[in-house]
Amino acid sequence: MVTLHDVAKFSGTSVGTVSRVLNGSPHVSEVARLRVLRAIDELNFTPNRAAQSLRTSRTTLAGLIVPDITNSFFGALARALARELWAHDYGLILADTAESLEKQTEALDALGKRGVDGLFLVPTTSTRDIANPLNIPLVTLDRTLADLPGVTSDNRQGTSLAVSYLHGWGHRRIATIVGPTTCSTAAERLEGYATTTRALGIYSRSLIREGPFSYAFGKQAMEELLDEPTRPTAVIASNDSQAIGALHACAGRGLRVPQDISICGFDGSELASHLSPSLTSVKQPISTMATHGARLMLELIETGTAGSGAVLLTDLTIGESCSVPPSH
Amino acid sequence: MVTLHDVAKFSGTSVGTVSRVLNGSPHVSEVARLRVLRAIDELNFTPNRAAQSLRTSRTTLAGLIVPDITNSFFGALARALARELWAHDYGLILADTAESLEKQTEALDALGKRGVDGLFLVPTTSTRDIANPLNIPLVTLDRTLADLPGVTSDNRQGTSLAVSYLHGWGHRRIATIVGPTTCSTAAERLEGYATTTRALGIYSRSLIREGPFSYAFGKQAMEELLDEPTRPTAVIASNDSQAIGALHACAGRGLRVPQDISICGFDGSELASHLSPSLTSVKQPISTMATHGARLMLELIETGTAGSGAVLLTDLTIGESCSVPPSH
DNA sequence: GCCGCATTTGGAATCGTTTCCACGGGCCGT
DNA sequence: ACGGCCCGTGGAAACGATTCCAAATGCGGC
Repeated sequence: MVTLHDVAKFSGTSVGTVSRVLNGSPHVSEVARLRVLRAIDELNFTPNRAAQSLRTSRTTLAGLIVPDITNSFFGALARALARELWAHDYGLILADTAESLEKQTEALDALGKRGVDGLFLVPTTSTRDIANPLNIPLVTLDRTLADLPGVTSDNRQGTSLAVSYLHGWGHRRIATIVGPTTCSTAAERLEGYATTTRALGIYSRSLIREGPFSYAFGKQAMEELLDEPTRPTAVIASNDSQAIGALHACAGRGLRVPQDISICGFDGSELASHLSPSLTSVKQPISTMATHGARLMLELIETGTAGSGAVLLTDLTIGESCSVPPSH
Repeated sequence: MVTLHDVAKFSGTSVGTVSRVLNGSPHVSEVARLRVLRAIDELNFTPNRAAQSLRTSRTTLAGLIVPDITNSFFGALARALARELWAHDYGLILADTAESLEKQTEALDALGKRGVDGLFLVPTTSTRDIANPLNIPLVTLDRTLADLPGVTSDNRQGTSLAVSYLHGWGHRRIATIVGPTTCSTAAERLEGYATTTRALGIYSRSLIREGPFSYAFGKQAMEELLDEPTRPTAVIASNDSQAIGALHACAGRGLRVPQDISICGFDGSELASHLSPSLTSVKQPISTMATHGARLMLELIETGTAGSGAVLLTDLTIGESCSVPPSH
């Protein structure tokens, strides 16, 4: 392994000077800088991270804890985040909790002990009993947690958008299938739904179903809704899995989408656009989320001061699954 | 930060002894071991990874390079691998190449420079022009690459299984939509298809379409196949995205699946089982792949000797998308 | 009772970087 | 012309672990 010392010897300078060049210190003459750079190139020198870490107590490593990396939404988030961090010479260590709070705690602890410089967390639930292991910069993504800095979508605005869109088609009985409200995103989506339907005078408690973010629950909830005395003409789900479940529940009852009932998803996954009918869905700005998150984190690491986080506006991806309500 | 020194002082021993306890050296008296353990516990000591790395030149960090982490297949692989490695106290750094060979090379280089102890690679193409950066243990997953040790599914057996299954239903014109054959998995799947159809005497060159592992190509290829003078009665795709594309191409032509045509996927993603009709698909043993891969890697790191890799048998997940061919 | 061997222990060197301190030399102002 | 400054540089200490070497201890055999 070629070290700073070798570079110093080769370039006829000292380790101090080489290090200064490496770190872009201004206190180095142009001629020395060039000789050092040449030597670095010649010897194909790469600084030893372990030694740097030991000296500076920074690892240029961040951790990402997600509840389910097989979900393409989190996959896309991880990809964007990793790319952003690479660009700043940070590595990203992945941990998947499978929606288990216990595993989340373990991951937090393990990553903390490993000495990552910062931790991105998509919390399983929004209850604030997590221990910030070693006072490491912590940034939440997608789902918020207490007063931690984080980047999230404007979930209220998202469902509001969906409600307005459906209302615009003429729907009046708009139901919602919502995720577990222990999770901030689900709670906010429900809130946006409630606020907007109330404002439009079409709110009804009986049109709300709360449960897991899963295909199975989407299906079950949809079946319940279809059993209501006056069935809804449109449904807004809290993610695309639920929406697909709902879609299939309708298919199972012989209902056509969107002729008989309209369905709107949440996430805007690529998958959803490949269904038939393709899903109309509230689309979250995943890569912006990653970019902002990374920026926030780097700021937090470098300066120690918390930027305030961000709430990103969502968009509606128009598919074929929403249309006018059936005439009655 | 509490160090070895502090522990030594607290326990009335020396750094040497503490280190020996930490590393399970046998040359430590029972009484000393207990005092040290007690001190470690009391002071809540955690060894500093950077210092360990510097001294031992091992980072207990591995890298994973995948072509597309938003694909739930690779998501599942990453999750299983991460879990397995955590259990052995290794962290996993994620890199996503978005199927770009250039990004793959960059990632290989960056992870090498970062000093990971080993590298898991799902290569974008199987052409062997990648440079193993610093002679780091390299294990391929899913897709093979030259003579590198790796773990893969038995893709020939997989398609063979699918062909036999469809043949058993009575199908004789069985087509295949295959991934890019620069990729080993696609090449092998094609091979298994060709071998088995030939053995059954139903091979026909005109029933093969090769292209990207994408929804779009699946759809396009299916449309081409449907335009053939004598259309196939069954199709085997090379992954689930292609299969869904094929499904939609059929739907677009008013063909019912499986009454008019049978479709079989490859991967066995959860998504596929949620379609209607649910997809019959060749299922790969993802977590076994991760377990074997991790085992291989750890062996390679500890002993330097390459285990031979493994080829894992696949299974068929029966869905609703395959049935008897239409009577003619 | 003493010598020697085996077992445990303490302490120092080492890994490769960053950073601080001290020194030498050129330049400016008086 | 001389004193003070500032800039560039070399060298050494420090980060916190592992590991080697030598010393100390205890034990059995003669």
